[in-house]
Amino acid sequence: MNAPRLSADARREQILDVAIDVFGRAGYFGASMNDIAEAAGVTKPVLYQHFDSKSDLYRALLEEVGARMLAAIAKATANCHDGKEQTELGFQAYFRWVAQRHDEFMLLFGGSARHDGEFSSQIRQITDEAAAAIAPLITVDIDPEQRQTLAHALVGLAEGASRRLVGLGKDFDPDDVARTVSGLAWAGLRATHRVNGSSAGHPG
Amino acid sequence: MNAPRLSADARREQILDVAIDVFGRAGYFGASMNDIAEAAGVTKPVLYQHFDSKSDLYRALLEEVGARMLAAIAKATANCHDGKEQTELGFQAYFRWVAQRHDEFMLLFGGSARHDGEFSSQIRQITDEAAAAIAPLITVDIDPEQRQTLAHALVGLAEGASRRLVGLGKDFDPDDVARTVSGLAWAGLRATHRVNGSSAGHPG
DNA sequence: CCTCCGATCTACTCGCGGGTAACCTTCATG
DNA sequence: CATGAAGGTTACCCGCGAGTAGATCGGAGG
Repeated sequence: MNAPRLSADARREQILDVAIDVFGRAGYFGASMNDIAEAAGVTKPVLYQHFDSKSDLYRALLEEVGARMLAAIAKATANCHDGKEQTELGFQAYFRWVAQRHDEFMLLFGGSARHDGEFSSQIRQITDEAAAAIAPLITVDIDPEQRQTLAHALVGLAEGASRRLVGLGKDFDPDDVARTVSGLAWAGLRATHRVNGSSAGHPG
Repeated sequence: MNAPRLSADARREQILDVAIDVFGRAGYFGASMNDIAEAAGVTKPVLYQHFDSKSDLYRALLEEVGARMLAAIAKATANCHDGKEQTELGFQAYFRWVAQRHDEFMLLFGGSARHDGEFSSQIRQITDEAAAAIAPLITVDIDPEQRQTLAHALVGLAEGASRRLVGLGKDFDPDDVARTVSGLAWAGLRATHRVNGSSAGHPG
């Protein structure tokens, strides 16, 4: 009555979908394979036909979700003219993603993955990539290490705002939030340019 | 041979100390009570003489560590004259705490606690308090909800920077980092004042 | 209608880890 | 040197959840 016998590929996709939700809510350790199977309307062995292990499934999820988020940001900032626009559109794309995919946000940044060495490197890879997109907006006069740290700080900026908004439970206007947060971020980024005064010369 | 029979109070303190380290490294689920007992040089039942359960122990840790961090920041910013100084000294106290207590940082922000409803509210309480200290630095012209979100974003700013620094493994100069990050933060905070132009009137 | 194959389920194994009952050890004290 | 209380240990119970072996179902092709 529930699962009308899907093809292997379709079942795999469905499991991934459902697992994002379940893991997103309960975390890696809080959700059992049985929970996920039940939520998908099947039984455990079906999961193991598509994924070698619980951690394998989780890895796949992190990869897919991380790629989706980064792609959304990359696409939005693809043809930006200046740093300000890139900052605004980047944050906008990010908060839109959070707003419509609470579960995906929780999966990546809910924290379940952060510890386990196995997953933490995967999460780090994602945040590293996000930071790499931000780093060029910071003055070159600064020590590269500090620049990286600042870039990661700005990733945290978005994460901190999102955590609160998602935690509140109710929906929010991502564009509103993006305007406010990116306003703060861009002002901060420009301040890093004061040293060599390059902030005055932006085109557009 | 190792643990020369401590008094109950001393043992309790030692367990807390050791548990910060073990949980900080492995996370709540990654560390077993046996691990902690072994690290403390005792056996499991001793833990249960001092704490009702694993979660009880963890709760106690979060409380102690959270209070310690907030107290450090509060003390540093107790007699500040203006927002800029408060921002600088607050971040400085925070990054000093991170620099000398990697394990405590990992315990609070490593992510283990973030999911489990039981602990997540405790973590949230801590970040809420930190955000409450930041919120007054943001213009009153903004919607209170947005102000709260911005405050939490700035908490995330510090967290994001710390996560990278701690993740690198090597030591860092907290005052250096604090200068850079608080510079960005303060510039961002001032930008929120542009709306009503109140940024010009600061004393000092 | 048979049959074969892939999707699915029932019904297990098994180890890990939280938690505990009962016993041992050390030492201050009369 | 008895004694008892506080600190500690050994050796266990037990449930949960990851992972699996083997039976069952259901539809496409002969």
